[in-house]
Amino acid sequence: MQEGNLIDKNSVIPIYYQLAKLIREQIRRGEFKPGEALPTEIEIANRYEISRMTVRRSIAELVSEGMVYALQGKGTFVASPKLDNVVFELNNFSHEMVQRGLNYKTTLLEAKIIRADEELKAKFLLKEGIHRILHFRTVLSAENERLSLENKYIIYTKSKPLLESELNDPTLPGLIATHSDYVPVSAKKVLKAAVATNEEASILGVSPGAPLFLVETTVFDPDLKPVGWSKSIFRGDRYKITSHDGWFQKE
Amino acid sequence: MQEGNLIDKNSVIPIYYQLAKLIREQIRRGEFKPGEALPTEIEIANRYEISRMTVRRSIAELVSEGMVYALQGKGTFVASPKLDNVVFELNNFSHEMVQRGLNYKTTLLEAKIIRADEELKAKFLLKEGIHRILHFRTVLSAENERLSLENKYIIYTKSKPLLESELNDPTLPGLIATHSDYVPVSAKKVLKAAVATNEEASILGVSPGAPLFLVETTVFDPDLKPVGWSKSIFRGDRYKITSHDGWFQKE
DNA sequence: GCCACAAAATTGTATAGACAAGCTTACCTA
DNA sequence: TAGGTAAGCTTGTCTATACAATTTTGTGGC
Repeated sequence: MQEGNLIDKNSVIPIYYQLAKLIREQIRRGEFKPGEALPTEIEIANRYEISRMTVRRSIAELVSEGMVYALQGKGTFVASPKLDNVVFELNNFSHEMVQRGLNYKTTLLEAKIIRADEELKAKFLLKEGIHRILHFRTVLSAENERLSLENKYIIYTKSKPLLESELNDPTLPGLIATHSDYVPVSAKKVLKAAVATNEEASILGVSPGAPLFLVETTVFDPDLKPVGWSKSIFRGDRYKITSHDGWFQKE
Repeated sequence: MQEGNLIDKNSVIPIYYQLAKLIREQIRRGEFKPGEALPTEIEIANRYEISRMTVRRSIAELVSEGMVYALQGKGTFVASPKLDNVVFELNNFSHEMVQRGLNYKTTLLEAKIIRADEELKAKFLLKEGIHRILHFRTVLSAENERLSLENKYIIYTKSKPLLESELNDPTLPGLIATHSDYVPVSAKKVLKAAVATNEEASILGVSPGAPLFLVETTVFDPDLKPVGWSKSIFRGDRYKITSHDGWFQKE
């Protein structure tokens, strides 16, 4: 009945944290839509019987996440999750998607067992002979826009059926843990600049020759044996990499 | 010698902002060194005769900037400058060239003073009016092969002649220190994928549409005012970025 | 000396209140 | 009617206080 129940004032979890999470979920569920104003700080404080300063702390979290913005004298508003002009951090894709309240999904294009060719044998340091490789091909998209194309390869040593979750969102370490006898513990990534081939362009919905990031990931087991490999491309107009050097004076 | 004078409680500038700036400068000057503890919140509050909550707000700013970190029950400590990461490697490629015993050189294409256009005014947060910008355009090459093209822009406030060393190998912080009244202390880099324009292709000796890395660097003074900016391109067939990481060790 | 426990120190969370700053609305006056 | 002003919302800043959570320090007993 009372929404106040959603905040547990006696929990070890701080109230401001609970409230931030609550509002985040409400925005994600569409209870507050982009451009709309949140209830005023005083309203929220009264509703949950907490102090205005605590409400402000929660909202400050959401502001720093870019989920809402506050205008003095007017109110606090839900930020627009439009994809236009948004460029994602390459490493925190899903994290950022959640923060921005965007819908994203992975689409499975292909999942099949193939025989290792010479290139794959070289990648996995396999001896001559027949080796089975599990190949996944997925597309990552957000708000109905395709953003990246991923090809994952792992050494297939366990004949287990594919899991439902793997069809939705396969991860390289997850696939290795499930379908091979190896244990993934570390990874090496190589990032290159590339341009879209005709096939890649048509899959991602960009022009042939458009800029791309190409990321090759190799996953190793504890003995540094390569047990998984992926080659993914990311739309250059949707991804960027940022870094911040120290504030200090070098000497 | 009252340090309290450094905070103007009647200024329109918020106290927490003044204090954050003050501590930032003290850290930069080395009055508080990495690993050392700041004075306790209560000490700072007493020293400047402000409330502890206001001190906490200032420190929260510095924490979010990654400059300090707080440990409950222990204190607040100056963080060590983080030497991230991939872009750093890319930028120090010339250094790597030396290590590999390769001949490399920078060639100055242009060095001139221009009037800030709208884009540069926006980058440097300049008000309307006339602002002089010093523009350097250089090419980095190794073994007679051109590898990257750099455009550097700084706010030109000192009319000093160019130094010999600057013509050979200008660096953004160096140019700022010599030709402006600002002190460069930190930098933010953004890396994108791009393709070569006709002009860029002819300068670098690649085909138009060839893959490139594009690196935009913004250099800040202690107040986080942008005082230098560069836009550089690197041949995609000559550069790559590698990293090791453990994304599956996270819980 | 060493351990156990208490006390102190320090950051973390939460509250209530006061006033400032910016925006909107309504009302009053010319 | 038009314009200006005042009132009143809403967010922004700041204070003073209280207590919790965590670490360090000190003390007493053995």
